[in-house]
This record gives sequence, structure tokens and C-alpha cells, in this order.
Amino acid sequence: MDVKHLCLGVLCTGDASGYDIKKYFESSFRHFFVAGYGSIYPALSGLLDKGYVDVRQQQQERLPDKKIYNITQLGRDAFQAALEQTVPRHKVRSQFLALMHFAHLLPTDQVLRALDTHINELETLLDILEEGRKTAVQGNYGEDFTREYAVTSTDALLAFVTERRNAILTSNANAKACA
Amino acid sequence: MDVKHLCLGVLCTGDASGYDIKKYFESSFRHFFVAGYGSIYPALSGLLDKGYVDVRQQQQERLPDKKIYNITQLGRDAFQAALEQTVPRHKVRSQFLALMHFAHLLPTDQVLRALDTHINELETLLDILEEGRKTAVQGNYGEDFTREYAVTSTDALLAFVTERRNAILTSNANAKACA
DNA sequence: CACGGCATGTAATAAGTTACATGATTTA
DNA sequence: TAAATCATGTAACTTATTACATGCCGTG
Repeated sequence: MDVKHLCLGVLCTGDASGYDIKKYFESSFRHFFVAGYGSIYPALSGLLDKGYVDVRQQQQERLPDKKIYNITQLGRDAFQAALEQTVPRHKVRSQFLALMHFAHLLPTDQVLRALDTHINELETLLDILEEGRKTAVQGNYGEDFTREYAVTSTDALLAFVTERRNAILTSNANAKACA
Repeated sequence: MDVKHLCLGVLCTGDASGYDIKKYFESSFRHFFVAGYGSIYPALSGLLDKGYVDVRQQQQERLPDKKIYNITQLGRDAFQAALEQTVPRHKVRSQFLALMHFAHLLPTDQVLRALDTHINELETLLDILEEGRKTAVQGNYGEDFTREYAVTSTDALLAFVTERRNAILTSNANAKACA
């Protein structure tokens, strides 16, 4: 399950351009897989080379040409096989937590800025997930599962981080009042 | 904040060998940064080249020699600078969720296996975090923050995934009863 | 005697990120 | 007129993963 396979996954739901696929990543995969053009376009080239997708050029008025990709039967089979062989890993890599782990080495205001930034990111993610709830097709189990999984985690974390941030603010205010 | 910087971070708390550092990663960083020997040993070589750490060889009876690394002032300064420039990103990359997103393409038993595997991972992580709670030095704000952050998320997710798994099991049993 | 822990490393490969490069259209 | 959206791609770089390679000690 890498960028290539996820592109195949998107194309299983319908034809799309690289640009469309990127938007799909942003709206539906954002909570578990982030990819930019720099990985999506090369991935599509690779899939084309392997015969997993076909492409047709679509001219547009007043806009750049589009390359519409569609998945082949070979591609579907490859995706199915990849799915079946996927080991269900789940990895977090967080500069935010790395920074917080060494918070004692930093001035309080930088720690607060980091917390605020993270809170913003969590809120943005919640907005996107909420948007997904509205637009999701009913009965799509997988999409629902991953979305609600992310909502569960994000809700809990938002409460946690906000509480900790406020605790720092009040203890800071107390320290100032004493001084 | 990459493997190199986190090694410096570990060495800020005291001298250690590559092997020790790996154990530190496993017990204290596991919930936000995973690294193996294949990245830690090369990282230490790099730090040595830059003069960020010194090394002394320690012979041991009946055991392989150890290389004990200690951080230099240059290394401390570099770590401080890196900390201050760290942008607080937080990234999740989950094959598990990728798989679940396409659950409709898989047989139910594979979905259940994936859920069980993930539940096991969450439980293992909770055990490690609980262990950390016991052994942690009181008053280490950052260590406490990251641990409780992870506990918050993991607790919530464990409840969510377990509930979903049971829902699948009961709806499966009903389907069988009807047939 | 097999397995897990202690201990260090290299080399090949895979993978993704960032910056670069271009350019028209629409909206505020 | 500035910014956002539409649209595609390359190249250099950074980074980490995996497998390989070695070998002793203690425990069950």
C-alpha cells in the first residue's frame, strides 16, 4: 500500500486525472496518507508503464489539457492482490510530539505556539472529516470506518491538547501574579 | 527532527550506546517515532563526523565491546537550534486504514484479522505506555505530555475499533442465522 | 540445543519530499 | 491586482527500510 496502490484504489471508483486524484487524497485519505503531486504524477507514469491504467487526453476550453486515467483489468487484479497482502501497519511520525518531549529545553511561548499550531491542525482535520460525513455515499463501510476512526482520535486529542494548553496558561498567570 | 536529532536528544539525558539508544526509542519514542538499527547506527556515525558527539570504547567481559557516545557542547547547541526550528508536524501513515478504506473488496475474515491485529497493536502500545508511567521520573513535563497524549488517543481508538469489530461479528452471526 | 538478549555495522533499495518550471482562468 | 484554482511534470535530494553479516552469553 503505497502511493501507486492508492491511486489504483481511487481509479477503482472511476476515471480521474492526476489532479483529481490529488483532491481525492486530500478529502478522503488525508487522515491516513498524505501525498503531493511529486509522488502522484510519477506513480501514474509507473502504473501506465505496467499496464495497470490507460490514459486518454482530454482537451479543454480555456484550461490546460487533462489526462484522464482509467484502470485496466490488470490494474484491478494487481490492486486486489496488493490489498490482500497488505499488513495492517499504522505509523505515526510526529515532529510535534518530538518537540513536546523536549519542552523543558524551550521557552514557554514556543511551546504554546506549537500547541496552538497543533490545535489548528486538529480543528482543520475535523472540519474536513465533517465535510466528508456530509458528502459521503451512504453504505460505504470503509470510508465511514476510516472517517469515524479519525474523528474519534482527533476529538479526544483536541480535548487533551486544549486542556494542557490552558493549564500552562493559568500556571503561567499564577507565576506572574506571584512575581 | 529526524533520527539524528532524536539521538542527540537521548544523549542529552546521558551517555549511551547505539543499542541503548534503540531501547530508549522503543520505550519512550515508540508512540511518535520508530527507528531501527539501520537508521540509528548510521545516524551516530554522522553525528561523530560533525563533532556533535564523542565516543569511547568500553570493553566488557563475556560480551561484545560497547561504543559509548556522549554529546559535546557543539551537539547540544545543534540540538537546541534544531528544536527551535522544528515545525510541529504530525503525520499518520496507515496501511491499516488504507486497507479498511477498501474493506468492501475483501472477505470478512480478512477484515476481522486486520482489526484483531490492530487491536493487538493498540493494546501492546498501551502496555508500553503504562510501563512508562511507572518508571517515568516525576516532573518530566515533556515525557508525561507525549505519553498521556498517546494514551488518550489509543484508549479512544481501542474502544472504537473493538466496538466496530463486535458489530461485524454480530451482524455476521445474524446473517448466518437467517440463512 | 534453540531462542532471546547483547552488540555493531553495511549495502542495496525503496520511497517520498522539495524545489523547480510553466501558464491560463476565475474570484475577491 | 493579488490570490486561488486548474493542470502537468521533472530532478535532485533526503530519508528510512530491509536484508545481510557476525558472534558470544545465559536460560529453559
